[in-house]
Amino acid sequence: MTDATTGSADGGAARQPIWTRPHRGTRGPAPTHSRDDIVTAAIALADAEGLAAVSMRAVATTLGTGAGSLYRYLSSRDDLLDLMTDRVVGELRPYPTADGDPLDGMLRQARRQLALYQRHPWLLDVAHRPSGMGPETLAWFDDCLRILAPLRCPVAAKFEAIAMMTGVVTLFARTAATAATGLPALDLAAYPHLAAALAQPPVPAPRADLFERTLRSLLTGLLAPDPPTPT
Amino acid sequence: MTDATTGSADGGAARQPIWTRPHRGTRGPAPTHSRDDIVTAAIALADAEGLAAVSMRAVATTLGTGAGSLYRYLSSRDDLLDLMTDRVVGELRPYPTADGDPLDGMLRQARRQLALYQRHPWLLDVAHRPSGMGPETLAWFDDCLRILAPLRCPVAAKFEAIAMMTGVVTLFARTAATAATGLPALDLAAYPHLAAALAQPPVPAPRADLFERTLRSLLTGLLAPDPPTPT
DNA sequence: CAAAACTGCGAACGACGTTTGCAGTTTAGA
DNA sequence: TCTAAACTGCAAACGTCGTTCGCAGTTTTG
Repeated sequence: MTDATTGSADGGAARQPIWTRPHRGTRGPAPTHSRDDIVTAAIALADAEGLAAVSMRAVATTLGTGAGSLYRYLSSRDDLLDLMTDRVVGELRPYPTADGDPLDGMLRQARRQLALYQRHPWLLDVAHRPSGMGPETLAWFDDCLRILAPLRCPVAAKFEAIAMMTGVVTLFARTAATAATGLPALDLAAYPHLAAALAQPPVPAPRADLFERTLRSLLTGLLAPDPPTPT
Repeated sequence: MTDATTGSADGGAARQPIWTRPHRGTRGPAPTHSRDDIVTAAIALADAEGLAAVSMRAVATTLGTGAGSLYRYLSSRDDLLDLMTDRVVGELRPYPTADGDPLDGMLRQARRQLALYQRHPWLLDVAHRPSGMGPETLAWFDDCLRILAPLRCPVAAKFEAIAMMTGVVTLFARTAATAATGLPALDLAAYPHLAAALAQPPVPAPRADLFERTLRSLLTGLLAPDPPTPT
């Protein structure tokens, strides 16, 4: 048997990432489905019922086929997750040719990123896998670098700033998703400061501009034109 | 059959968190193992081979028993993960009675937290579940509030700051763990700014003090005594 | 001393990701 | 044109997982 996702001319080389693997060869009947079909169905499932509902069997059932058939198009579930991620990152397009303060531009990126995470909460469960970035993710990264281009600071600092910004966005997306998972039913006698803090206000409502302020202070600190390195 | 982890006098009430559930009743033979034994074995397994290696069967085998037997002590694998997490959070003790700048105190907490994440990398895979905080986690939280006590700012701001600090620590722990997962084998022609950035320095080595600077700017911004709210 | 409440244990259940074998279909090359 | 290679879908199976269940034995309760 052969596997369409392995790549025809690939003997024993290391597994290539899904992005560069060909869809199929030239022979044989026309496939009933496509990678894009499968990814679309999987995303719909994840949006509706969470990432745990995205099982090979469930996706296949949505498409009216069997679980094993999906392996004609993908080589693993991780591949599917990679494709799903990159697909929805594509929703961050179009990238407006913003001319203005780089910091404002980055905040715009962050806001759109946060909206994306709220539109597809399963991204939080998928983002932390050490997987190669797909073309859309690379394009987004590239756009961030374009925004930061006017800044005269080390490239390493820009990479760090983008990574940290994405991280902070996921933090906000996560705390927004699991808002107030509940304080414990333990007795608070052992935690005096916590008890005092909880007795004070009825609800610790987050301030509205926290997102912007956090990111602004973070990026300002990371993108200083000259690393301070004192002494 | 009965289940020791359900709680004897619990009829149909909602499932209590593991922390408040009794270990066992008074009748019957003395148990061969204990919750602590199981947690210790599971942590050792996770430290050595990662969280994926912590299966009920593997933990049970380590203890010389069968997978089903663990359910005499725990009601689910999630319970085990909760217990593991809280146990290692206990390694953050003792909390020194530091008298000094609250910001310095928080940075100290962050450093110890980062060290904990590097000692138990599987914490990164377990931390983002919406699960109740255990007693050790609550104690740590309480200590953060103690450190922040001298600050005269809204309690909500303190909660936010602690949460964000923890989040940033996980970000650094994660990027340190998956350091340089590799740039893609795609052609970079479609990403001009990325290509330009990569052509510039051979290696984008992170600056050493990034952790401290990031947290300092973040906490300073979040813990301002008066929210700036302009206009 | 019987009943209740516990113990360990092994088998089983259902779901999962993935592999495999097979029958049928399309193309490539002689 | 015809054979062989390369593909197609599909159902069954494999191994692993978390979890449940039933049973035999042990200890406490009243």
